Amino acid sequence: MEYINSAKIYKAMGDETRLQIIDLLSCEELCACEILDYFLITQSTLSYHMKYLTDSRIVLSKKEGSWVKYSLNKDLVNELRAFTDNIFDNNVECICKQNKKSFNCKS
Amino acid sequence: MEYINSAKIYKAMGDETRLQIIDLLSCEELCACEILDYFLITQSTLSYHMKYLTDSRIVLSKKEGSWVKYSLNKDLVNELRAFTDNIFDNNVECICKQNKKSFNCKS
DNA sequence: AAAACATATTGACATTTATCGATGTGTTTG
DNA sequence: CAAACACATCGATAAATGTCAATATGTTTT
Repeated sequence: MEYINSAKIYKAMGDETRLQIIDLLSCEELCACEILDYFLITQSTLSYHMKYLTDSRIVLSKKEGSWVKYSLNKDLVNELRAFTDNIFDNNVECICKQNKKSFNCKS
Repeated sequence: MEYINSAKIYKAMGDETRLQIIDLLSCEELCACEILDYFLITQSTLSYHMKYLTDSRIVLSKKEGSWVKYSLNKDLVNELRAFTDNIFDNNVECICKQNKKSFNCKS
């Protein structure tokens, strides 16, 4: 996993509502209207959050008739866990072992 | 840890530059000017990011003479790890076991 | 076919974010 | 003390975010 991908996932997790949605989906696959039952937000706001989550790929969606079933992307969760461990622990792959001034190079 | 606190930390981690700063700090305590050496951003932008990180408490700072030494808050990292495991895994504490319409209650 | 349901999209809006240059504040060094 | 250094803050700005009401689209039910 790259910094850019994981940053996108963390960003998706950086909102209380979306974090709670992930928590719900870790237990079972749910459709949007079931998720909506847990929150005091409008349907359009939920739709916005679900798109944000699926764009980051941490949540998967599949259409079933009139419903859209959302589920947690367990494979990506495991990749993220591994990446997070690397970030938080002192390890040989850390960017501090690379050359300086090498990040965010716009040229 | 509460949803609100962890969401704040994830939000802080939801930016590529800040994620790389965390990676650097997982190896060693650094002052701002040392961190700056790794990036092509201005000093004021770095200062903004360091404030964002310390506000979330994932990074700690202490003044040493003219320098400010930044370090990773390892205790909070461990709390976050535990919280993240709870979020991602099906567990009895999940909010799906609670009453519906109980989140984001504005009243 | 019409009504009801599930979800997405659009337009609007206030707020937050990321970024910079310029400036301010405190510390160290010549 | 004056200059240099380390860092924070301010003002400005463009872009992204989170939210809603209204509307559109597709599916199911009657």
